[in-house]
Amino acid sequence: MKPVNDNAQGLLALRLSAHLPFGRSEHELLTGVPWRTEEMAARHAFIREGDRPTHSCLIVRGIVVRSQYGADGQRQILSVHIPGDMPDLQSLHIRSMDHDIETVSAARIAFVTHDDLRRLCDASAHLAAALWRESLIDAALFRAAIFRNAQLGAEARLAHFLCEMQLRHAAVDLVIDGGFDFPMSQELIGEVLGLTVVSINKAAQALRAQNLIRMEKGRVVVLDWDGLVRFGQFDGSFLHMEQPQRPLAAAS
Amino acid sequence: MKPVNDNAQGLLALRLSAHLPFGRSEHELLTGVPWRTEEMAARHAFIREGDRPTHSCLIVRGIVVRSQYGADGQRQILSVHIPGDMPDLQSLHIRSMDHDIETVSAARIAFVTHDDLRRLCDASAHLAAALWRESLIDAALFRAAIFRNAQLGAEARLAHFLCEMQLRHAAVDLVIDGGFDFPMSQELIGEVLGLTVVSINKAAQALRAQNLIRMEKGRVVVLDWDGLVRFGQFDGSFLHMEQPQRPLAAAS
DNA sequence: CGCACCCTTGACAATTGTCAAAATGCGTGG
DNA sequence: CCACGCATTTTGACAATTGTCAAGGGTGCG
Repeated sequence: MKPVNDNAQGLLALRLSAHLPFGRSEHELLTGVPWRTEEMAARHAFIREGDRPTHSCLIVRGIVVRSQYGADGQRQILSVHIPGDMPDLQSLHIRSMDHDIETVSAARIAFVTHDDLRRLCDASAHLAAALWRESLIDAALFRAAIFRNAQLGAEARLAHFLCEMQLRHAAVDLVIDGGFDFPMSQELIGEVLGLTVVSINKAAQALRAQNLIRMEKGRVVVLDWDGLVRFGQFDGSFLHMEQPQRPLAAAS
Repeated sequence: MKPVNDNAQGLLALRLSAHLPFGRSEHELLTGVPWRTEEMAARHAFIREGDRPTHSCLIVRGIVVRSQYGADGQRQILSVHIPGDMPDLQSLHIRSMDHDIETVSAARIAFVTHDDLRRLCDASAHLAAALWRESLIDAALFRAAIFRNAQLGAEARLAHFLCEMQLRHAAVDLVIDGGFDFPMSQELIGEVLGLTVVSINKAAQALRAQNLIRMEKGRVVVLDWDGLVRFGQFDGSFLHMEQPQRPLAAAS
């Protein structure tokens, strides 16, 4: 297991080829695309509702969230994105953004122009399908969120969310010693799960009390994967990974 | 305003060309695809979690919902689909279904093979993009549902949902006399909004009391579009229609 | 040192769920 | 045509969950 690739081409190629392994020509097309990488501060909304982006982005390092605002300013976080994700692929085919995208922690984000992506898709229906698939997985995350927020109580909701995070981090080799770095405050997690800080805090304590997780500032460790899965009624199949439904758990 | 097209090719061509108008060759490709149409009874789950479909479907008549089940059998409806929608386009690129698709009312559903769709996409990157776009709109509906269910109280939630339904029905000319046929029971609406029948019932009464809607069995009429929009904090831009953000309201 | 920011805790309020039962409407068969 | 049964809508009393408000404590950083 090498450390995670922190170069945009590599990350993307790895990701796309995971499900539809492709040939040399596609690989060359992919690595030929120019990326512009940018370092960003925490809490920076770099795409806003109403924007008409000309680029899509790929997260290389850090955490990024999509959010939508209500009439009286309440924020709902629609999804949480980690390295390897392309959270605004949709802007390739939908002109205008219907939500914001912003960093949580400091982050490194790579940008590619829509024109380049379109060239890629025109040149290879195979690559187009792979990118399309990525956007479909994104939709699957949304479905899971709808289920979670509507059907689970506060504690199970948090458990479900942490299961998802653990699995997605594992998929990009970001699970180390049974856990992952996670710079979201409880307040932010509340905005993901549709709960207040207070409820998140109590839920977190409940999960800790049952020895399911450890949750310190900036880091989450899953102590009992099976238990957490059961508790959160988590069924990871919506992530549609070929791989290890089960993250190499076991904390020290 | 003609009556809605009830032929699959026509519906799809209309839908796809709305945003990316395309040429004669694409039109021919599209109309060359063979569809198999099927009449279905109400409450029939014709695609199930775990299935690996070889076809995608288009709703010609009737209402269809996606649903996912929790550990103890509770159902969450993830989205509601009306004529013109292709609710399982994703199965084209994601092998295994992570949810069920079932009819609410009796429905006419048209099926097309994945192979045919893939041929279409290979033949025209333009058509591929149009189909991709459809799946992205689907994702936008999910986002709206996440926002709605987490941020709005019961009454506003119902208002928001009805706004969405009105607009989507309007987009396929299914708004007649200011309303649309809607065979979902309050129980089912509850499963969409993450509320119980009791809450839906009370919310419906509240909206009726304010003269925002009429809601009889099998039919919804929007009496005061602007009021309903305000009440439900509804912003229809997530539907990404070019057209009339405002459905030809006005009931008799 | 002091200021943010975050986590934690407690008392109380508000919303929604649960349970139960009555009322309404619709289709079917007698 | 009417009666019956079934699904759906409606209502009310009560319980449970979560939100709100407020305050205290910890930690890191300038």
